[in-house]
Amino acid sequence: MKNEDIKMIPEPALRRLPQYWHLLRRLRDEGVSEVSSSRIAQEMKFDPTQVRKDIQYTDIVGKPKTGYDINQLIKAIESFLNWENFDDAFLVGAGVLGQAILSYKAFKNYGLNFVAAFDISDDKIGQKFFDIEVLPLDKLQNLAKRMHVHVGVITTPAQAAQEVADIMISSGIIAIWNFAPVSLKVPDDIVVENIQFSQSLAVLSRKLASHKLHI
Amino acid sequence: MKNEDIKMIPEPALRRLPQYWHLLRRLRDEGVSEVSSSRIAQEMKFDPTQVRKDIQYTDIVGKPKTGYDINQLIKAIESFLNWENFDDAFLVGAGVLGQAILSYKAFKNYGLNFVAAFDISDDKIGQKFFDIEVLPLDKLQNLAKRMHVHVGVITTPAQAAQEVADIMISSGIIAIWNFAPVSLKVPDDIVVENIQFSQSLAVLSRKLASHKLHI
DNA sequence: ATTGAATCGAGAAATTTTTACCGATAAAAA
DNA sequence: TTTTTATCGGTAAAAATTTCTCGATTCAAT
Repeated sequence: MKNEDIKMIPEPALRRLPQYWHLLRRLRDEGVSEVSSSRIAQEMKFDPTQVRKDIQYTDIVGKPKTGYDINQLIKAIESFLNWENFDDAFLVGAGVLGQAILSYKAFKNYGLNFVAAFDISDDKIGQKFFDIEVLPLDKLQNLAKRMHVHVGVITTPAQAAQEVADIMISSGIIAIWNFAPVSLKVPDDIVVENIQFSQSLAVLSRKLASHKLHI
Repeated sequence: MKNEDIKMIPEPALRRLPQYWHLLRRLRDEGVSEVSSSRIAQEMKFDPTQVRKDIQYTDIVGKPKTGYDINQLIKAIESFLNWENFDDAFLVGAGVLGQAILSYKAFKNYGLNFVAAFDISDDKIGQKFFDIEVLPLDKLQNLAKRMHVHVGVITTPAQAAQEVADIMISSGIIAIWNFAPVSLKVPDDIVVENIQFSQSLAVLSRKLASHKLHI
């Protein structure tokens, strides 16, 4: 049961699309109305052909000599990433990181709509962070089912993450965005995306170590 | 002036190493003392050969039948990632995200040591978050030079990021970890690593959209 | 001591991703 | 109107990354 219906895209290309999107929004704010792959490539230090290829996944067509209509392109990326359709989401782990996520208004742009947060600590329960109320974790299951929430974000410490994932899955959540540094064990039909600071930091560390040798 | 001295590693492999590291630490805590590539692969749903290849970059050797000594392997990864040598770092942007970063004790494991935070807002300046004092941004330049800080973390809003980067660079900072959704313009000899939530979220969105078609 | 099972590590093959090339085309300039 | 310039998009080549194959090695069981 592979994905035959949805256009496949290499993950590296997929990760570049949001970067284009941010750039395009900025350019649009600056009054730009058409943009070429070369322009984008130059701004981001990418290869122009690569930019064109990435853009082609969104099914938009450009014009020779001028490039792409910037509004069209922004919309095409949003549509490709499914950022037009909102997903309600629960967040578990209302610590500082969880609060940072809840505070980040831009998720609205990305089609993610937080409807509640959960925690096990009495310090947190009952508080409101950025208009989102923190509820006791044991309320998650009922609420997820009642509200048909299918997306969960885990911002707990590592030790708690697997248990939280299990609860989420048993509550009907099918997509998990995991900030905890663990590789969650989930059934095949559950979607997980990990975002771990240590991965990115490893890249920085190595670049820096390599750089230091060449001063 | 390419990197001939330092062993090159594909970035995807580099990003997997911290994941192994987290798993290994957990296994060690559970009493495991030797671990095979197949075991690691199984836990993380990777390919065993891939795990072996990744591990080979750290120059550690395993034994047939049993695999790798877990302590040796953990140390080898830390050493490869240069997580043994501490880098002092400044953080700019003491908002909720910045605070979340400052609160994250695990960075000590990753060789990152925050020594000060900076902001332009009077609300923030003078406060202390998790033992790190928030100073006015215009103090950054002098302090960076005086303290020989070479790593900067940007957790400001997007609009401020480029300006902050410029200040950092003029202050002698050579490595920037950028959480703002902009592609910074920096000289060739400055190291930048971007970590953007929207990239990871794009992957989740697409997986989810694709998943929904196959229920 | 011999056999069997599991794994490493080296090299080769397959796959994926990036980059190069080039004809066609739209806009601007002559 | 004709020429020049810049860019798209399709195809092909190159490079990077993952996966496969297999002999050699270690440990455990017989």
